[in-house]
Amino acid sequence: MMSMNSKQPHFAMHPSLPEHKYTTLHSSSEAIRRACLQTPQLQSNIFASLDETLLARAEALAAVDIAVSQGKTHPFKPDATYHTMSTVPCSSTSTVPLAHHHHHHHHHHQNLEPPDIMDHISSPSLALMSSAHDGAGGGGGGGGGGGGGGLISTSSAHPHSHMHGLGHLSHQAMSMNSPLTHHGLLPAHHGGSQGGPGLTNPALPSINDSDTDPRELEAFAERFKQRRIKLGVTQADVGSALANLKIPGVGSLSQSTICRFESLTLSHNNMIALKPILQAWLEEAEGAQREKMSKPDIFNGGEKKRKRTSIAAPEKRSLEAYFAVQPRPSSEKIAAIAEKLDLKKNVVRVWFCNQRQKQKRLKFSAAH
DNA sequence: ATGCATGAGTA
DNA sequence: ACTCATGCATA
Repeated sequence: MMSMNSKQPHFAMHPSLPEHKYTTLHSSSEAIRRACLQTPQLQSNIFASLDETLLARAEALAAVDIAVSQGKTHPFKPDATYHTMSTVPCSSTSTVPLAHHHHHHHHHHQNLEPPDIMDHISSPSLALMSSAHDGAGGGGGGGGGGGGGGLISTSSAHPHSHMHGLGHLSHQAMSMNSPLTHHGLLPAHHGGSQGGPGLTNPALPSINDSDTDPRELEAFAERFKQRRIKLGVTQADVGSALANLKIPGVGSLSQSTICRFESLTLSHNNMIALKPILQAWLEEAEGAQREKMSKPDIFNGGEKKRKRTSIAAPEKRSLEAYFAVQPRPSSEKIAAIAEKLDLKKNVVRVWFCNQRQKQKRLKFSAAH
């Protein structure tokens, strides 16, 4: 029994741009795209080492590409972006923001390049390696241990606004920080650097090397999935069941997040933060394998659902090309790209943000 | 299982 | 305006 849940809406407004280029379909292009993503470094390296000559060539290709795409899907652009919302503008449920972290002193400055980068595009050569994770990759043994820990933030879950589960346990740290530990939300103990051993907190599973070890996380994720399935629970069920654990600061999570945890498609820090929670749930569920409830959180007033914007394949290819050249385009650049592709600026901006997130995590996993 | 999106906290 | 954690809507 899989459950789908419909929850709250979001909204978004559009400037009054009647035209857009999102088509609601994209098919094979996604696979291609994904393939590209899987070889991030490779790609970037390739592009990085390109010279102008090559870039010029890429430009031409991209231009053609774009032209073609526009010709095709151009009659008029359907706008798929209506995030319709209704009455409730969705207020963030104030889940108490956990104390966040701080630092992260690395900020790169975007390079600015003068005026025209948008014209050169290179077509991503994809087709290198394909599938990467489609199931969960295998891992190895390992084991983990730890009990439940407390997280942060309070969440009020409720039918109406969105309730997030945990206060975001994020701190934008680099991949080196211990997750929750820093802020003081969790028992913080960081003895210096994170490889440091030393302090185990009696209250929760110590967050030590073993917990932050990618290997360990991978092993746990796999074990978790197996146990979960054995219990006959769906990812969505797990997510909602987390709220029943009543762990301070821990509310429910979505099917997406559970899925991502199992497939290791979360950032390293996020994996570390979620592990204790999921482990606590697992133990609890196994202990009381008799009663479980799925909570029905299905209520829907007349709120409309938001529509997911779908960027057409040609546009995606162009975006990827721009990304290869400049992952962090300036606002102006984004605006220019958006105009060229007939996409809303926000759509383009978000696309770049998401792309960076993906690349980052892929890079990390590739390194470990 | 994933793409596009929101939002909190930061810089 | 970005990063990070997350989610809705979808394939």
